[in-house]
Amino acid sequence: MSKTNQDLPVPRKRGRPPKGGLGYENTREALIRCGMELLTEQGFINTGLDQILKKVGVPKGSFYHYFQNKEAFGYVVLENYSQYFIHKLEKHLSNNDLTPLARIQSFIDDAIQSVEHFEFKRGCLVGNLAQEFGCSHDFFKEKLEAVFKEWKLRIADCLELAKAEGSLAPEADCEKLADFFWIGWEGAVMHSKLHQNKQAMELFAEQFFKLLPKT
Amino acid sequence: MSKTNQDLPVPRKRGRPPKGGLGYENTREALIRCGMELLTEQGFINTGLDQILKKVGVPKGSFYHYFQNKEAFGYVVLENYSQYFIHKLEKHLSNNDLTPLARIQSFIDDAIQSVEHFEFKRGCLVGNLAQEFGCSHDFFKEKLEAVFKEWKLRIADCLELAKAEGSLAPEADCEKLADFFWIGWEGAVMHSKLHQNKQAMELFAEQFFKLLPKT
DNA sequence: GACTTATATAGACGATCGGTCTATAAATGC
DNA sequence: GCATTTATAGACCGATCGTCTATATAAGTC
Repeated sequence: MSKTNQDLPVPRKRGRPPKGGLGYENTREALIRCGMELLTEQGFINTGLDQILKKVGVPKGSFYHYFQNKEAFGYVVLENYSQYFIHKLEKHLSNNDLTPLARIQSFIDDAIQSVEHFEFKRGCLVGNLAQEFGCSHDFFKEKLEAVFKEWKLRIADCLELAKAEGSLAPEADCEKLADFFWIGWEGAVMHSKLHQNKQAMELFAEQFFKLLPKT
Repeated sequence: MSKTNQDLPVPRKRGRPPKGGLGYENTREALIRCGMELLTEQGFINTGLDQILKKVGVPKGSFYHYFQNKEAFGYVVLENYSQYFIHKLEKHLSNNDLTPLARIQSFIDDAIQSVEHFEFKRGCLVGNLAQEFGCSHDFFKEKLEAVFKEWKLRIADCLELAKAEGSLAPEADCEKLADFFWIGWEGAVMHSKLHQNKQAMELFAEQFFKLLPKT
């Protein structure tokens, strides 16, 4: 994700795009990227299609060429966000230059820096959607649960590594701790967004590491 | 808050209410109570006035007699929720039959039972509004921050008691721990609502107590 | 007890906005 | 050249918020 969207300069032509051109993916991905921005900032319901379309410079009719409806769009954005996030997570958690626990800290630092960079306007898309749809919406519910499961797995694995390596006590329940991590993390992101500072995220991270049973 | 709303039986009469009657508070409070229900379940934006009015059996014209607009209504609902919640909190945290730490556990048990009773459909109104308005809305932002501050204070005081009493180590930073508590708690409520079970809330509570530096 | 004022309900109405649908334009392919 | 594919263009419909006027009932006034 780049700093700001430089999507406007694209003067879309009306008909079928020329062969070599990547017209389709171009527009579609611009919509998804913009969706990630706005949904992360404002949530799903609160973000109108018009706002997205205006920002990307795409007329309404185009939108429904690329997506079935707003819901389907949201699902794709969520999927993309999830992919992006897992990629980020794995980048840190598989960094062999660091000890397993330091890798988690490295991810946290990155996340804090990112949130800071966006002036605490962006929260977590998964958290947003979870709160907006929560139970009520089975379609999203299952996907959201699956995403959290993926995230949890990654942290749990990393904690297992720490255990094997000896920096985490053998009696530690890595699954539980990983669950705990994401539960608290979501709360921390929400608080940071509300208070417009990184204090909550830092505080949670600090306490989380304090909680880990060391050898 | 009662289990279900028994608001419908009230057959509102049209004109000025009789002197002794509490017509005003009656309708107004029914609206607020219903607002607490629905905003806690669905969030602010997602809940239409019409839905509230239909459920309480009040026509639109009445609503704008009691409240300036939807936003002002939301603010009043938030204020009421906050009051209700602080009352609940204080009930537990000032229970002299229990040790300070047991009082916090007592509050947690109550909250879990409550969420369970509502079949995990209700989240935390403050969390909902924080995520919906977050930064973007100064009016709510300040109120939400104030509410969290109040909640934090109560827990911090209780932890101080525990420290004085000797069940909490003297080096414990009660403010930090109280902050941490609410950060994680919000995340736990969100997760419980998403997964439709109390696991997240229980897990967070368990780990929180494990984290406290004991003597 | 008639007239005015205060309190509240009743619901039609308009402006706005989100989401859907049909029409149009441009390039391709046979 | 004509059908097909791919994308844009924007009209349209319905829902929602908030306002407005009308109505009903009680209270106050003399």
